[in-house]
Amino acid sequence: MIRVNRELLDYLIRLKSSGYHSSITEHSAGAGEKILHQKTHVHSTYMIKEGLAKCYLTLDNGNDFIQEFFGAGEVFGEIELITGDISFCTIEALVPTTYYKIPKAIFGQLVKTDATFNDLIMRLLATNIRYAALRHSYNQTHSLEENLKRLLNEFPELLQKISKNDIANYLGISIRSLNRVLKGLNPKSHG
Amino acid sequence: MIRVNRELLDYLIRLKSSGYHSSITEHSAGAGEKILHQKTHVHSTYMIKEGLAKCYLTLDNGNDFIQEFFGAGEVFGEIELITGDISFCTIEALVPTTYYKIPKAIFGQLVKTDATFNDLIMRLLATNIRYAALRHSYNQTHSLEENLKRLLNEFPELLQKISKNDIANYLGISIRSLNRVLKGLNPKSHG
DNA sequence: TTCTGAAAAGGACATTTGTCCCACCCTTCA
DNA sequence: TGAAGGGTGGGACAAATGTCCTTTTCAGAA
Repeated sequence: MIRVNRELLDYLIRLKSSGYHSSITEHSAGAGEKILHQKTHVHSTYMIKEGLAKCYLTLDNGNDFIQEFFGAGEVFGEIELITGDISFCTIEALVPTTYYKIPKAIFGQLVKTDATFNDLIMRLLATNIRYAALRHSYNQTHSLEENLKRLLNEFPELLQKISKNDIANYLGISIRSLNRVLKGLNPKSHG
Repeated sequence: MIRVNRELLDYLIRLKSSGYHSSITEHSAGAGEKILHQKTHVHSTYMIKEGLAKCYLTLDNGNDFIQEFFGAGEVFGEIELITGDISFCTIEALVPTTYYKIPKAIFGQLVKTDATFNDLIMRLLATNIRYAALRHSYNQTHSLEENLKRLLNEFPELLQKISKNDIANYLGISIRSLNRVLKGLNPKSHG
């Protein structure tokens, strides 16, 4: 759900302060601002320093499907630099967010010459595959009510931090269904 | 759906014939035989040489969800070797299948010392993330009929090669729904 | 204050999907 | 031969989910 990766963030900060001061740059985005656009060429890998962003795909039928919410240390753009394809998702800040930007050349150089960085990226990719597989499997084989319970259990602050619309798009359901199930979970709450 | 990776298969075959003859071993599995069991420790990475296998997760509620069907060149077990976790899915041959087995130590050594191998594995992981993200997004945001049409369009030989049960578990639906939609797509076929 | 738009909440109805059940056709095996 | 089991196909009904629409709330702009 809201994922973080302190280890990688710490490593990047160390890199930046030791030889990559000018090549790894820091930026910021306001709430609602898109950091990376779907179906565009990608020239850098990014890492969230502070804040919250959603990573989502817009499908051919106009629906959005949210892959993940990114917190501190989460990386995006790395897939595209590795495969050479255009971006397959959009990254949009949900709150004022700061992030690091690693140009393609620097990223490629680090992957090739820095064994620790190479290993961290490889673990990142492997971890993401496992996480996504488990999430999607669970979502496909359980009822909406079970999925929502699991989510609220894992992130009790969910409803405070993320809009109903985004939660619905994360679960791949309509807002109406989400409201229905939420009411079912907590039928007596009047406010 | 049924994925293949000729490039990686060719590279592995070249490795085996040039110094890794005894460390990269060849094995076979009969139809229905499990090559890798979910929730067990993994000591090797595997690659399909010839045949067809399903990669699926068994959830806490007993449902199976099929992640992918693996054809020649597809790799599994690499995620577990990289993250150190136990396996999160089961690999089961659907037809008589042959595969290569790369022990953990050899895999780790190749990743560290063989830049080409490292790059191939990194591309493999990145490609798989992208592929899975697109697939799951499409499935979540489209109707069953659209999902099935897309699948049949991409793999016309689907119904001949894979059982209804497996197709249903791949789409995350019941067999009943699958039959209903299949009939809707082709109402006049009597056989 | 008043207006406006976005987010939230939910009623009513249609559609989709699941569950349960039964039947048919195979192949295998006793 | 006949019983058993797996895969397949589909009827009937229940449950889940989507669509459409209306209302409410609330924050910000005028």
